[in-house]
Amino acid sequence: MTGARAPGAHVVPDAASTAFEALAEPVRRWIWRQGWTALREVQEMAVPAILAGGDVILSARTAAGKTEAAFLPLLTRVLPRLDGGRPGFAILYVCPLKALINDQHRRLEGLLQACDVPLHRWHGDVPADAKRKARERPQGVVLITPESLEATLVRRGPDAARLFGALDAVVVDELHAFVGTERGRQLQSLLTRVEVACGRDHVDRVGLSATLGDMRLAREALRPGAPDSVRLVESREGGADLLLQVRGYERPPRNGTGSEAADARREGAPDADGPERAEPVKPAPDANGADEPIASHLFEVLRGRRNLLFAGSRQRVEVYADRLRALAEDARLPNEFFAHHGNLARAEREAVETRLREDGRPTTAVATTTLELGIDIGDVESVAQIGPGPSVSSLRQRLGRSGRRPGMPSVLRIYVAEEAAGPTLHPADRLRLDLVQAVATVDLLLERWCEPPRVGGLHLSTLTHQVLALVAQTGGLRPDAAWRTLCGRGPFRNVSRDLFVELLRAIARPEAALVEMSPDGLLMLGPAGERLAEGHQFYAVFQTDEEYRVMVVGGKVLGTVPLDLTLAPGQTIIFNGRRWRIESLDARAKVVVVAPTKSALPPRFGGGWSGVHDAVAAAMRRCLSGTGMPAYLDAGARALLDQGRAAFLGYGLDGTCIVEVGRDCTVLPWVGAAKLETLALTLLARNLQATPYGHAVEVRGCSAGDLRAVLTDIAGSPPPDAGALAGLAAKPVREKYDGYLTDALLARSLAVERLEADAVPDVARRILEPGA
DNA sequence: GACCTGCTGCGGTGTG
Repeated sequence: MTGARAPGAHVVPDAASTAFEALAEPVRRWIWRQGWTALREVQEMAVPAILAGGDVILSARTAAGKTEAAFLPLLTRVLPRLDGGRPGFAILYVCPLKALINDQHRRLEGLLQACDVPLHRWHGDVPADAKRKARERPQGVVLITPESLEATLVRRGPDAARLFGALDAVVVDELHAFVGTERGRQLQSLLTRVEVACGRDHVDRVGLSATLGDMRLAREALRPGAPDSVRLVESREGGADLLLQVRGYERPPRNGTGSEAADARREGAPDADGPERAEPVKPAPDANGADEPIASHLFEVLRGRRNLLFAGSRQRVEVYADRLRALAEDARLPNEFFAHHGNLARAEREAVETRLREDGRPTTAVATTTLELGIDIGDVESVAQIGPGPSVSSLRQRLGRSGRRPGMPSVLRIYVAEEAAGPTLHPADRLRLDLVQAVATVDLLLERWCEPPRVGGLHLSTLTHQVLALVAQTGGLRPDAAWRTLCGRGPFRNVSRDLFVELLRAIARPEAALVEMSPDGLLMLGPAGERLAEGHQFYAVFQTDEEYRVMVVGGKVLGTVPLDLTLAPGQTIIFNGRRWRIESLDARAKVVVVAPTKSALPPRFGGGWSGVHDAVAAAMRRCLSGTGMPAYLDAGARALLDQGRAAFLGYGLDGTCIVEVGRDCTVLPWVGAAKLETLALTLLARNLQATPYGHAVEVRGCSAGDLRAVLTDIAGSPPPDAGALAGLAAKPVREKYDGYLTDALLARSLAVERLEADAVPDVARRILEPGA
C-alpha cells in the first residue's frame, strides 16, 4: 500500500468562539448538555453566515457536523418569532432519501425538543395520520422528500400559502445529488412554486453538500439565475491520510475464435437461434463467476474487519457476496459478507446498515452505489472496489466512507482484471483500458479534480410534468403566467416563450391530450392529463420499470428482479448473496417464490455504459503515452500497464488515433462520451457504419485511408447540425414524459443534452494529428 | 460495460 495525501488538509479553527455566543439561549444549553468542548469548523463558519441571512452553501466532508451547522443558527433565527403563534412551518428541510429523513429525525429530535420547536417527518412511509396532524397545525420544522412536497402542492394547492407562508428558510441536504438531474430540476421548480404560491419574493435557501466539483454550478443549482448571491462556507477539516493500491490481474482467455468472442461480448448474450450460427458461442469461464484470485485476496484482507466493497453492478454484488460467504463457510467462520443494492428489500438492506453502524462484529457490505449516499453506517476500516469505477466524484464519495476517526487513514484497494494476451485479442483490449482508466481516475482524484455535473439541459420531460403539476395546483392558469413561474423565475431558464408555446402545442395534441385551453384562455388539464395527475405514480419525475417481487416460501420478501427477465420454475438464482431455486411464479401478482438450494446463477439486471468525462479520457492518453510508473500499482498492475503501453506504441497511437483491424477501423480519439457519441453520429450521417463502443468508435468496412479522407473533410467543414444528428439517434425517448412530445422537440432536447456538435471539427483534427 | 431515488386519499370493514 502506498501513502498519499487525500483531498482536504487540516485547518485549525479559532480557539475563541464568538459563534457560540451568538446562538440563542436554549440552543447553547443543548450544546452544553451534549458535552461538546468546541464547535466543529464548519459550525463556527456557518453560524455568522446563516445568522446574516441570504442563501448559503455549506460544504464539508461527511460526518463533519453539517446538519447542526445549519440548524443551530436557523433555530436561533426562528425562536424569537415562534411565540406569535402564526400558522405555517418555519423551516422546510428537503432531502433525496427517506432513510436520510429518518436518520436526521433521530439526530434533531433532542435539539428541537430542547428548543420546544415541533419536528415533523414527512414521506411515503410516515403514517397518513401524522401528516394530517402536521397539515392541520403547521409549525416548526418539517423534513420532507421532493415527491411528498410535490404531492402536497398538487393535492392541496389552496393550502400552500397557509402551510409555507411563514417559512424562514429552506434547507436542501445532499445538494450534489440533485445538481444536473431531472429530480434536481423538479426540486428547483418546487421551491419557486412555493415562493410564488405564498407571494414571497425570496425565502433563504441553505444547501448542504459533501462533494462539489464546481462551486459556481452548485450556487446556480441552489438559486437559479442568481449564483453570485449565494455565499459559500467551505470547511476542509478532517482530511485523512490515504493508503491506496491498484491491483492488476489477468484472467484466462475466452473460448471461441477471437472475433466471434468479441462480437458476442459487444452484442450482449449470444443469439442461439440465428441460422448462420450453428453453435452458440460458449460463455467465457468467468462469465457468471467471480475472478477467483480477486475473491481470495479480498477474503484475506477484508475478513475480521469492517469494510465496504463496491462491486460495480448488482450482478457482481451477488456474485462476490456469494463467493465470499462460501469462502467464510469453507474456513468454518461465521459469515460476515452481505449484499446491498437497490433491488434488495428495504428490511434486508437496513439489517446490513444497522450491523455496520451498531454491531461490533466484523462486517463487509458488498454494495453498488447505494452506500455512496449519506446514509449513516458509521466508520469503516477500508474500502475496496472492483473495476475502475464510474467516475472520479464517485471514487471520492467512496473514499469518504473510511478514515473518519482521528488518526485513522483512508484505505482504498482497486482490483482490475484484464483478459490474458493471446493472438485474437482486440486492440482496444490490448491497451488495458480498464487499468488505464483506474490510473487516470486515481490521478485526477489526487489532483483534487472532480467531474462537474452536466447542466444546461432543456429537461422537457420534467417541464411537461411541472406544467401539469402547476395546472393541478392552481386549478388552471394563463399560459404566460405558467411560463413566468416555471421559466422566467423558475429553473427552466433556457426555455424561451416560443419553445414553451411549442411544448404546450405538442402536449395539447389529441394524441397527447395532457392539456387544453378553456374558452376564457386558461390552461387546463386534458383527459389524459387528469388521469396522470390523479395517479399515485405522478409525483416522481424519474422513470422506473415494473419488477417481480422475490419471496421465500413462507412469505418473506427479499427484493425485486426485472420483469423482462426470463424466469421459470426449476431455474436457480443467486439473490441477497444466497442460492435459491424458483418454486413457483405468478405473472399476474408479479411474484417469484423461491427456496434455498445449493448451486445457482446470478440474475441479470438491466444497464448500459455511460462513458467517461473528457478529462478522464485525456488523462488515459497521458498515462499510456507516459513512462512513469505510479507508486500505488502492485506487480500485476505494473505488468498490465507495461503491456498497454507496448500496445499503444505498437499500434503507432502516439502518432495516430486510428487502428486498422482487417477491413474495419477502431478510432481512439481520447474524448469523453458526449463527443464520442457525436463523432459516431457524424460518421453515420456520412454513410459510414460507425458505432461507439467503450472508449472507441468502431467503423466497419472502411479502410484507414478512406476514413482519413472523410475526417479531413469533417475537420475543414462547419460543425454538423446537432438537430439533424439527433434525428439519427436510436433512442430519443429517454425520460418519463418524453413519450408525449413531438420528434422535433425530442431531437432538440437530445442535441442540447447529449451531443457536442460544435466540437466535431476539432475532434476530427485531433484524430488526424494527435500531437497538434 | 451502471447505478440510484419516490408516491395520495378515500371508502370499506373490523375492533374496543
